Amino acid sequence: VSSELGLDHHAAAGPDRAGRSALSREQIIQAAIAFIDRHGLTALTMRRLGTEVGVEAMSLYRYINGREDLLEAITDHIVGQLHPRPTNGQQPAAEQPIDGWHAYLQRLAHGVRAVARAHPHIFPLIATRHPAAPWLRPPLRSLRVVEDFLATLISHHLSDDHAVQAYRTFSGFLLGHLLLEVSLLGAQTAPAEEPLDEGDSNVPNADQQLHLENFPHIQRLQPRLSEDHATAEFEQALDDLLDRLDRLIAE
Amino acid sequence: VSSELGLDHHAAAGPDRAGRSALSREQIIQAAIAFIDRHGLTALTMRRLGTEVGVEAMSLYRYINGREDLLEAITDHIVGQLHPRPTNGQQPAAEQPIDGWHAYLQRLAHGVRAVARAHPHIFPLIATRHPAAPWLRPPLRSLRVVEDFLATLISHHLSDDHAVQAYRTFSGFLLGHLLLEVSLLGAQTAPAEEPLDEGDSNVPNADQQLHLENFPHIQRLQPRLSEDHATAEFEQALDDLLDRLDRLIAE
DNA sequence: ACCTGAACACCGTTCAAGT
DNA sequence: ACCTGAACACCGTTCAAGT
Repeated sequence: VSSELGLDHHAAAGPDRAGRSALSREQIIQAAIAFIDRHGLTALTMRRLGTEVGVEAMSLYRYINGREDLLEAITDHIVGQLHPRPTNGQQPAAEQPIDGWHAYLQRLAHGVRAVARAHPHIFPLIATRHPAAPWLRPPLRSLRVVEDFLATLISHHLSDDHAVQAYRTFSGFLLGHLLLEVSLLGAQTAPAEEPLDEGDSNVPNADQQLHLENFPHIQRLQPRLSEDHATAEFEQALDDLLDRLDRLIAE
Repeated sequence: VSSELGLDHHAAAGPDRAGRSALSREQIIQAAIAFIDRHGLTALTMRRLGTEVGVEAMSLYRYINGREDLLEAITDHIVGQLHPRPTNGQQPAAEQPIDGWHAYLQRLAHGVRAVARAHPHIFPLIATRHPAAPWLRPPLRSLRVVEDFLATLISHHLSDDHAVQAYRTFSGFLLGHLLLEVSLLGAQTAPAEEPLDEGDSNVPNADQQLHLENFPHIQRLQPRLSEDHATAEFEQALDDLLDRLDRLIAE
């Protein structure tokens, strides 16, 4: 009846009378991200995502070209949160060229790390080749960020070769370190993992004599080996990396 | 009838008259590894693995406690190929204590890297917490290797604290670097990935104006950005790491 | 225009049944 | 002792059909 009155029957967005807003690609992607953050990548299923947004799974295919496309969209969304330079709405463009590329790399590294820790289950997708530049090594899915990286270093008088080598070294360090850090964070939430059966099974679970008493050093140093110094190590490694880059472009 | 004659009706292993040897846990694990190396982790399915070894999927459950158990067995198998010190069957125990821990770490690093490159799809499982020592950070699944690492460094007069810190730094570097290197290698073989549809879809594939012409530096430097220097970078980073460790224990 | 039911070809896993 | 058929509860994805 409302269509007879000329009302916007085909409104693009906006809540229906049940209170939840109309389905949209954007909404689906955000729901998927929230779901992965809570339950891990493998738990994300088209059917579960459907019920999450209040719809049957098949309806998602109006907005998304299948699971692969969804993951790509999620990656782009996450990577879109990266801003190589601070949002220049805050201050006028005073330090726009940035005082030295050290500060730039420092800021970029911390930005990427923040994204990684916010979405540990999703981050591995960021170390994935971009469809428009699959040859990029190491693969950092944000071409925006890579372009800005190169432009910044070159604007600071680095040669093309040095800029490329700096990209290689920097992104290699960053992705490697964060991939490991994130795999630790992710292991907490993800699947059930170990069935932790203790030998009463009929299956010869390999003659695993590997209870801790066989590894005296590990056992003795357990307290120290279980400390988590992720942040300190990251800062330390980042500093070392910047030193290495200094030496690189000086030679 | 053969059982009446007292023949070994229940022979533990050995080919049946069809030519392929009788099923065993070991055989299943090796088939699984070969399959993963060829088709990737996600392609490994209980049913496919069954047909691979010439049996229905359900039969595998006589030997393996489900998919999770299988992956754990695979990891242990791969990790078992690591030998921190050279197999001392070659030479008599002449240089057994090894001439300095630099050489030891060098050898260990190359050994782990060789395993990683041989099984890029499986390697990520090695950066996973061990059931007997889930608190180990970073998580290197071979407690044998970790124990040997600590014992060696301590036998070379490093303090407990320095040994632990060396483990943290060394395994962090190693796992991080190889996780990234392996994700590059794995991306080749794995799933289909990108459906690479080019805009003719009815789904708004996000207004992605990200064809290469928008990233002039990337485009211009493409040849250099696509070079693969994995080995050279690994050696370089390893040398730098050893220097860092030297400075660490000197302070 | 948007959603769904039913269907298809797959999963992992269990269990009673075959030999 | 070892393997299998049938079954169950799940997957992703397609398509004709509903409103």
